[in-house]
Amino acid sequence: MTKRLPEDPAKKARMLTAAIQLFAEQGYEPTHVDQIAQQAAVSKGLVFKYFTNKEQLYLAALTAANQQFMTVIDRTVWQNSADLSAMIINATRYKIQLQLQFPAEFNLLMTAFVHQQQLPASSQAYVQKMFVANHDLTSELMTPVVALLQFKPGATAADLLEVIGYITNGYIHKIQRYLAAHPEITKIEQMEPLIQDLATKLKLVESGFIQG
Amino acid sequence: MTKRLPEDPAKKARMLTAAIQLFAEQGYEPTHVDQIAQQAAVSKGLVFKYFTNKEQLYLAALTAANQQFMTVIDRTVWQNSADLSAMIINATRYKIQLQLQFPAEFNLLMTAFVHQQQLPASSQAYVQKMFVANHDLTSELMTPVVALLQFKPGATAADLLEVIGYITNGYIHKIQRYLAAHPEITKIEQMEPLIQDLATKLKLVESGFIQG
Amino acid sequence: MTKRLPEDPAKKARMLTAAIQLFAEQGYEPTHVDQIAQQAAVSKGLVFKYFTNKEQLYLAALTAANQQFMTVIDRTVWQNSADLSAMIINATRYKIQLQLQFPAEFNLLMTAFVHQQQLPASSQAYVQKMFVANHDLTSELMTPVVALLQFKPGATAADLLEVIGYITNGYIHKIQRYLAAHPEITKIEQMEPLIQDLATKLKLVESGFIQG
Amino acid sequence: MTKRLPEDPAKKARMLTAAIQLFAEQGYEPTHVDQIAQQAAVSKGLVFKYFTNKEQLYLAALTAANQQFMTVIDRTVWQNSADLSAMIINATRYKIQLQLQFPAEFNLLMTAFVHQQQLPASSQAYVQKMFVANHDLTSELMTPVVALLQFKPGATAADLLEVIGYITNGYIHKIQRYLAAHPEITKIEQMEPLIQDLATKLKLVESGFIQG
DNA sequence: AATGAATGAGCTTTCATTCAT
DNA sequence: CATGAATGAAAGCTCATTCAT
Repeated sequence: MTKRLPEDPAKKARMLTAAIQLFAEQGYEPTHVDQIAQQAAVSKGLVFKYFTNKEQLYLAALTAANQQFMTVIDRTVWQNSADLSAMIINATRYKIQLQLQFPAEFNLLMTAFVHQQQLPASSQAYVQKMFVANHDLTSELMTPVVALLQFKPGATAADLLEVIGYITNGYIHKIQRYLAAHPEITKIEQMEPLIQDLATKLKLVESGFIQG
Repeated sequence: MTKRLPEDPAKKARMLTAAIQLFAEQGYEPTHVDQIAQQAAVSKGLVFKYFTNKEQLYLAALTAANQQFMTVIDRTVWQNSADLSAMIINATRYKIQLQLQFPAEFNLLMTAFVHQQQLPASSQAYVQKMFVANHDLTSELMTPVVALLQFKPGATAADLLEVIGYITNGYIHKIQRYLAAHPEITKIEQMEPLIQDLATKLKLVESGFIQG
Repeated sequence: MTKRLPEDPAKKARMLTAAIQLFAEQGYEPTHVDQIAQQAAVSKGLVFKYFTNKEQLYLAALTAANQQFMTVIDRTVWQNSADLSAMIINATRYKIQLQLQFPAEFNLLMTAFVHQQQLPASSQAYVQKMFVANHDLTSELMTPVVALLQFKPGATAADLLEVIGYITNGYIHKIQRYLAAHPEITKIEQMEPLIQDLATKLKLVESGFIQG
Repeated sequence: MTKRLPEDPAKKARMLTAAIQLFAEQGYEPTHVDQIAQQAAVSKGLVFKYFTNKEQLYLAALTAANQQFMTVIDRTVWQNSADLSAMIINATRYKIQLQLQFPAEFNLLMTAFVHQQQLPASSQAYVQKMFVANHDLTSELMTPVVALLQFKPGATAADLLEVIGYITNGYIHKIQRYLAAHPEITKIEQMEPLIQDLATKLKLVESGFIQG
């Protein structure tokens, strides 16, 4: 009944899952196609049949991880927030959720940027494009909320977005390291203190740290 | 009187310089010991005699790059600053200077963090330690200046330092990308606009972006 | 009445045709069973079902090509010739005709001899036998005509046959190269100059090149 | 004392000898670089260091075999012959000598022509050129002797050269097969009957097989 | 009977490491 | 001490062959 398809989606998924995990854990070069095949419980040959070569497999893993987030992503998290702080907190909480849910995908995307230099130029462009698109999406989602703010003279929405970008980016890395060091954490609630800490800091960035 | 060292310091230095440059440019795996030996104008055998294996060589290059900055570093840049903004600007200007002066060392240290995962656990710890030490140094240098500030209730020096850390870190990456894209830039003056932009942003972080 | 054969003759024929063509064009190793199956519009599995393995397929292709000529061959071409020259010309013209009609089969047989060494000893013997049989047939066909000649003292029919064999063999290769280089040639008439040239040469061999 | 050279001529020679022998015996594809390395008593890696890749190794083997004959070749064999028959016999005797002395080189060159189709186009051109050069040399050597002959009307030197070419070529193959089947033959004298047979045939070609 | 997805042995090639000189 | 020729384990990839469907 289950006709064998030219590409078995279950197998392809297993390969991608294995690729995502191993590339994320070990990086591009130290990960061997053999390993991925073994972890996916398929033969080496099949990996090459489905993905042509190691580089394409890496790119496919990256795309799959990205797609994963793109399909899962809940824009309302950004859109239904009362103010900037609430939005960032929602977004961060959401990102942590994703990180808990899809840790390998998350890690792969986080490290992909630096592995670029090890890929052929053509693939680098592809990775680059993906990251730009992601960044654009985030900006697009945040823009309407920031637009409502009353900025001090000399301050602009763009400035604030850039600064917030640096902070959240740094914070996401912090959280990632934290989660890597505490594998027992499985629920978003356990991360609430960190989230609140970020909230406080962002609030202070909005209103200023310094008296007077 | 001085015991003749079995190691030729000039050759060792050349090896490290070559290693720093090539590891920085290409990453760990794609850099071959052959290349390093050739660029250092020594034999491959000598590289292994001095550094045991490729991994140790990488670690030595990292340490050397770090040392380079540690020796060169001018603490007065941090200490002789009137206020926080001035200090950060001075520090950033100084970092850009270093980046222009020692681009390979700078890039190596910037990418080292992500190459960690490709090293054996023992080496990872070493790299980790180096980064922590660096971070601690920066904090130590900044602490006295931040201590003078009058913080709003709920805000702490540690909070501000952390936030500033994220921002400067993000900004350093931005500058690095900028410099990589504009190799014609050789003087710190040409980077002044970016530095001023960072200053503005940090000022706004101190006092707040939002009206009221 | 006629037992239903488990083998579909049409499919088998397609496989053999494809095998003949591809083996002739590319040689044994560079030709993949995949290609043959695809060109024959059957599945790879069927190829193995019908021919056991690649080597047997090659042998079958060879046999089929040989059979092709054996069935088609018109003995009257040899038998109804007035004299030796006429016979050789008739035979050569006939061979060119076959070459134009069945180029793949022709090329396969021409190259088979040298591909022998790449086959297991048992198959080599088979190929060898086929070539000997072919040679014997040619001799057999020529013998009655040569028997009528009046040989000089010291000359024998066998000598002449052998010499003619070398010449026609060399000439067939020449023609094959010529046809490969001129794919626009499709009619025997276009080859007439070469045939006449061969005739002249054979005539000279019979009567001698040298004055006196 | 024996300084290790960047290319050890003894090793290189061993590799080439092994390559020549194995490529000659087995053909291009069925010969594995592993085998050649083993037979040459060097590591696989060294073969690639010296010859870049398998194809280059094949070409090097071919060139070496060709060179072997070119350096060894004794033109006087052709030049100091009283008449055509004597020349051909001398040349053939000489070729058999070479074949006995360098059987692998001889076989490699004999089979190279047909292995062409298995090589990349660029290498095909190289092989082609080598064969043309060889053919040209033979023609050049024979021309002066043939020029002295008195040809019958309708016969030309070129015709005779071509015919002789076919015959000697066919005969060389015959001899090669004979030697392959009789490995106990090591001296040229043992081949004398075949040589005399060829002489007889060529004489008959000159003067004609047929009475009147 | 027919398919073609799946397998894995085996190939070429690379490069960290060794060691004779 | 210094060299770089030599090594061979291990990588990516191919393709004849198998076998579940």
